[in-house]
Parts: sequence; structure tokens; C-alpha cells
Amino acid sequence: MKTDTIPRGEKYRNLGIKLTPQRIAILDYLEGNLSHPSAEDVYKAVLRKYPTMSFATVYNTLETLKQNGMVAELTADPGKKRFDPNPRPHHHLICTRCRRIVDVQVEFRLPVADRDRAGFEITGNHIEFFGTCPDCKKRTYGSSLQQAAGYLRSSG
Amino acid sequence: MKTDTIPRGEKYRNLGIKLTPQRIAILDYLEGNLSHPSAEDVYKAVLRKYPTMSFATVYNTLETLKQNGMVAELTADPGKKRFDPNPRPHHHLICTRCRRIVDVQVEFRLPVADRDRAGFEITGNHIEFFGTCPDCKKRTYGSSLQQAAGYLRSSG
DNA sequence: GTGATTGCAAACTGTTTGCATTTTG
DNA sequence: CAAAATGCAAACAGTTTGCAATCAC
Repeated sequence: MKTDTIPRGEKYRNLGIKLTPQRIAILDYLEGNLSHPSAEDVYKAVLRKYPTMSFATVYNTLETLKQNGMVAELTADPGKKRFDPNPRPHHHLICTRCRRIVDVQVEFRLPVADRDRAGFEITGNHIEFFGTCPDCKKRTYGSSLQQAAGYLRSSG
Repeated sequence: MKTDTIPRGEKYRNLGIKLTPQRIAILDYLEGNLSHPSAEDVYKAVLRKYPTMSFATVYNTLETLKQNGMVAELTADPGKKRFDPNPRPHHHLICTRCRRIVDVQVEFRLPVADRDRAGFEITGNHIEFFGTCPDCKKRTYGSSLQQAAGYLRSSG
């Protein structure tokens, strides 16, 4: 019964999820992708090859991939979800002007003493470095007095 | 002209914003508040004293307070804004089950070498520690295999 | 063949906007 | 008294849901 595997999507065979052409297109788009696309980014990119693709399928698939640890969901962009296909543990540089997100592949030691844990069981961490990306530095529009954790009306 | 200041709200006189009863009610609610309320939380709390309060005013006021550095906006909760009235720089413990957020008043040294900065000008940082809060640990519903940066269907 | 996935449209949640009215400084 | 804030309702953006048709295994 394990014969004649269809070539389409064979490289995703052992992911433990049912492979549809739509899912393969999404996986192809995400593979090695170091951007941090929103659901709409994924939708637009995949739509080119799959004109019948629907938003629901994008959301369904991203949710499935998340359940299987193949993408992480980021909250760095207020008002919309962003997805991270980089499976290596890492942190993020976030441009407070255009909300561009870039990976920071640096490890930090972040010990939290029991008395500072408030009884939490800590399972992971993630650092957001806020600042201005090279492109936005050039443009120099508006002022740069964004709060570290503040909100920026996303310009896109 | 600088005489007979109205007692109402005198303690907020020098904030540089126009004081209305609604704003004072919101400021009273936020002062010393170590929770991380959503706009709805603020609305509900203030509505008790101000039955005419509208959502628009809550959003407007929180935006104004943010502009003046009196609250920060958090993106830790997907799908909704959370606000942080604690003016001291700090980090956060985030319960991946109930999305409770607790302050971590610990300082970390987080140097990022030029070659890891991707040309960004870094102006601040914020650490999210993910885990399970004491209450959710007790409940022990569902599995705890949440991704560090993953999304949790908020149970509230 | 059967249970899972798709695609559409409608429903929903949280946020923002327009504007007449009221209020602060 | 001018400029700004309020409150309402309608508009909006992003996400989720229900369900019939289709598809992977």
C-alpha cells in the first residue's frame, strides 16, 4: 500500500497533515521565508498560483501548521496576526514605523528568580527589540517618539 | 486667571491634557493599576461611575494618554489591544492559557551587535515570558503544548 | 468510501470615523 | 469663545463560522 507516491508534494509527505494542492502552495510560499507575513500576505502570494484560493483556507491551513509547530503566530502587529515560518528559536527587531519584522538570531540568558515569577511556570520567552528600520530612517517622515511598546498606526 | 482651580481632578492638573470628567474617571481607574486592561475592561470599569461613557471616548482617551507616555499599548493579546498603565520600564509574564499578563520588574542586559541589527536603530526592548499562571496550573484543562509565540484561543 | 478540506458568504469582534452637541481652559 | 472632547451610530478591518461540494488517503 505504500507504493506509487504522487510526486506533487512528496517533500512534505511526513508532516502528519493531509496534503492538498492549496496546502502545498502555502508550504512552498513559507519554506525558507524569513519575512513575517500576515494572512493577507499569504493569501495574495498564493492566489497567483491558485486563483481559487480562499481566505478561509489560508486561515485554516495556518492554524493547522501552527498546531503542528511549523509556524508560530506573532502578536507584534496590532490588529492583525503575523506568522513566522522560521522554526529556529529567535527574537525580533520591530520597526515602530512600518512594522517590518526582522529576525535576531542571538541567544540571551534570561533568568527569572522565583520571587519575580509570580507563581508562573515559564516555558519560553521572546524579545521584541523596537526601533527604526533602515528604509524608514531614510524617509524620516513624522517624529520618532514612539513608545517602546506603543502602537503605530500601520502605514500598510 | 490661574486662581480657583476646581478640586475635581486637581491631581492631574499638570499632565498637559484637557481634563474632562470622563478622562479623570479613566485616570482614576488606571492609577496604580497593575493589570493590563483591554479597552473593554476600561469601559466596563468606568461605566459604573459614568453611565454615559462611550467606547469612542475610551479609545480616544487611551490614545491621548499613549501619546503623552502615560500608558503603553501592548500587543500581547491577539485580536485586541491591551494597555499598560505602569510607567516603569519592565517586562511581562504572559499566561498562554488565559492571557493574563503580570509585570516582571527585572532588568536585563540585551546587547545586539551591529552585525545582528540589520541596520536598525534600536530604541527599546520588551521581553515576553510565556508560561502558565498559577490559576491555570490548578485547572489543568487541555494540554500545555502552546508554542512560545503561539496563539491561544482566549477563553474570555 | 469516509472523514477531512475547500470555498463562499454571512456573521462576529474589536476598532475607527463622521458629525452634531457639549465642555474645557 | 475657540478649540477640543463627547457620544452615538454607522463604517471598517481582520478573523471566524456554517455548510454544501469536493478531495485525499
